[in-house]
Amino acid sequence: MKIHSFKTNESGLNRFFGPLEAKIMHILWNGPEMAIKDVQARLAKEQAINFNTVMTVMNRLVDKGVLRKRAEGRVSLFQPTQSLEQFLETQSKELTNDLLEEFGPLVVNHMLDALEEADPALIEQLEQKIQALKKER
Amino acid sequence: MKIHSFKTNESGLNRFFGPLEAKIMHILWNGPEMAIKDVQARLAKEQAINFNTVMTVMNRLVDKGVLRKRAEGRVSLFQPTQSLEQFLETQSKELTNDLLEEFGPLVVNHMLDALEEADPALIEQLEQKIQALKKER
DNA sequence: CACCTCACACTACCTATTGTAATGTTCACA
DNA sequence: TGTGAACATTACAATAGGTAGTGTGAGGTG
Repeated sequence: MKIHSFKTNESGLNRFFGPLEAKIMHILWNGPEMAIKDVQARLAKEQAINFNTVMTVMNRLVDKGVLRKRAEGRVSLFQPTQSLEQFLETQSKELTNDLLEEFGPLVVNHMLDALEEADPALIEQLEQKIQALKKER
Repeated sequence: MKIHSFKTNESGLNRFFGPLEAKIMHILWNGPEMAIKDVQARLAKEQAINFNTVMTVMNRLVDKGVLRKRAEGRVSLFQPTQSLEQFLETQSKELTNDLLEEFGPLVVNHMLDALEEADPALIEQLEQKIQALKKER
């Protein structure tokens, strides 16, 4: 199993995960290796939640390859397989490739349109990269 | 209802639609306004398919806003609300905005990395746009 | 006028994904 | 040796999408 959909009507981690999954990933990315009950405790601060619910979802995240499970005596400790940075890097790269593959030149224009209104610094950065690219040839 | 997910493990229209939905949209985008039985006839060339199945899915596409339904006497005629070009334009724009919103500078680099290996013409195009942008300022 | 057919509506079931949680099992330790 | 904590197993609800049976209504034809 893997992540195979990017939700356009959500934001942040919810674009890649269900709401509970996203909360769990958020916790694991902002803390050390944890046992289920630790995660449950964090979640319970906002809203009471059943231990088994957390366990089921965490095991599904293991199946998806985004969490790693390690037995430490009786308890299982969980940890993301990638850092948040790596994860976003991977996802944005995949999405970007998919987009270019699917839409080619179209996205380049959108990209610039968006940049135009957004961030002058990004445009500068873009130009630098282009110059660098041209020199290589 | 609307389209709210982009599938990374599919390609073409299947990135936005289910497999049957995608086939139906493909048919409607490559032909004139059609009745259900017309669409069914096209689909049946490859694989027998129930009339009601086609009807249900087409009505769901109307609910999603991608098809328009028009009564012509007893029969309903269906037609995409947008041309394929418009649809792809809309979708790629939304995705591009989402991506920039979510990942900012990260995607700019991916974009260039991808372009580097892919298409020199796109880079040229990009540079033109940047030059145009700079002059405006 | 009666009836039959066809297009459509309504409803339901199946699979997959995600959230939820009860029940069952195992094993360390008190 | 019995209890509890942690895990496994199982299952149910909701939503999306594919599939299809049954119901309804309106028109044409005998």
